[in-house]
Amino acid sequence: MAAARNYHHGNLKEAFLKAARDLLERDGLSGLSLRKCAEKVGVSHAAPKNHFGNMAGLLTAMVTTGYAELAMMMTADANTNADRKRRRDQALLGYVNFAQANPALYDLMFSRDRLVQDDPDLLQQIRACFVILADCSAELGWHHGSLEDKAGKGQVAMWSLVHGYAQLVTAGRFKKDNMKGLSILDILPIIEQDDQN
Amino acid sequence: MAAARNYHHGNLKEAFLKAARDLLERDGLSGLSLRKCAEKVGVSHAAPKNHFGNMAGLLTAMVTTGYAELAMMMTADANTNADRKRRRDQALLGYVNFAQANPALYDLMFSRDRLVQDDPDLLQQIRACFVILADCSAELGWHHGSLEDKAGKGQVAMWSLVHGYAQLVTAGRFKKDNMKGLSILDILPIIEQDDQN
DNA sequence: CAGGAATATTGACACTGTCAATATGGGTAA
DNA sequence: TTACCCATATTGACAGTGTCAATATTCCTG
Repeated sequence: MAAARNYHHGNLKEAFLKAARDLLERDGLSGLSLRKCAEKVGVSHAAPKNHFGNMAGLLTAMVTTGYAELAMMMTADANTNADRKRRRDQALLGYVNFAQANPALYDLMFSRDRLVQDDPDLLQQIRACFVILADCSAELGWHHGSLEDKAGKGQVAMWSLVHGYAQLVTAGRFKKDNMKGLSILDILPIIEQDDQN
Repeated sequence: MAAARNYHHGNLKEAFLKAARDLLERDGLSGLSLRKCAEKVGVSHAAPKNHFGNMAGLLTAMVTTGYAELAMMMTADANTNADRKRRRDQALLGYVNFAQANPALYDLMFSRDRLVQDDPDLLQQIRACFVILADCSAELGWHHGSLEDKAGKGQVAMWSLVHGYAQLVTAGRFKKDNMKGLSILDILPIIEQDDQN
């Protein structure tokens, strides 16, 4: 029973997720196929059907784990005794680091194509990430508006800035000399107005 | 010669681009295929090869026209006698309007997959768009740093914010009550510090 | 009017996701 | 232990895909 590993692989689902992720980052989304994953894992071409249903199911599962990892990257040192501002900076750095370490997966995580958009697990992980980001924006100050209005603007600004920065960096859009060395923490003070209100 | 339109369609290249764009927005990138385009236009399945080479060529051509349209959306009222600040606001509104009107194409425009990234025409159109955006950021002020440093930060912040906002809006990520009514112009003042320097 | 160049078609090939039918083996109840 | 159910994996088939070589048609220029 130890050598005969033909049937009942054991943890085939996780093996598929790992193989798919390797192929995704190596060959891009267009170079990823169920059959290549199956061959890489060493099973037949229809094996993924039992675990993911179809290609959209596999991609959705990958993206869901991606959001979970993104949340972990943002909260890696949440338990340290650093002050709130420093923890917020570390969260944003973790966000960008995740995107740079997994550029193809990060792109897929914000695609409206090929994913099961209403998957409950996916929606939960997305919400968890955005709650963390909302906390990051909680200390920003602005000139006008009610508290709720300010919170909304802050969250929209924070998510837009960090997502846009992460995607443009991984896409290689910041290549000019006066840009390519700027980290998200260099940009963040621009939307932070600590001398107001 | 008027009725016999079998060979030498005349403007098959543009007909392909239009058909491909319709299919892209209707069925998503995964629902777009060369053969569907050919059928829609009414030619054989290998006809695209003469005009685009392969699928990447077609997608690159589509994206290139997308950047050209994006630039037009941003400079639609560049010749009006409105002041600079108002023209800048209109440019940013045009940017977001383009993304919302062409969400699938907009996503593709920022993909590192399936495109000919070093296509000269594509690079030129991208540069033209980012020059316009750099102009938009030219009036922003910041606390510290040299002029060049400030310009770099401003451009990175401006591109990140508007791109992130556009993509998150089209992806439907801003759905909470205190967010979904916020336009890019509501968010922009956050990175604009007109009381400094 | 001849012939080359541009453009379009046809047929083929390997590869893809998906599905139905079948095979295997683990776990459980008798 | 034994019999059986069910989760899991395989096989084979099918339509659809991009791509290419070979061929056909038409335009245009000399």
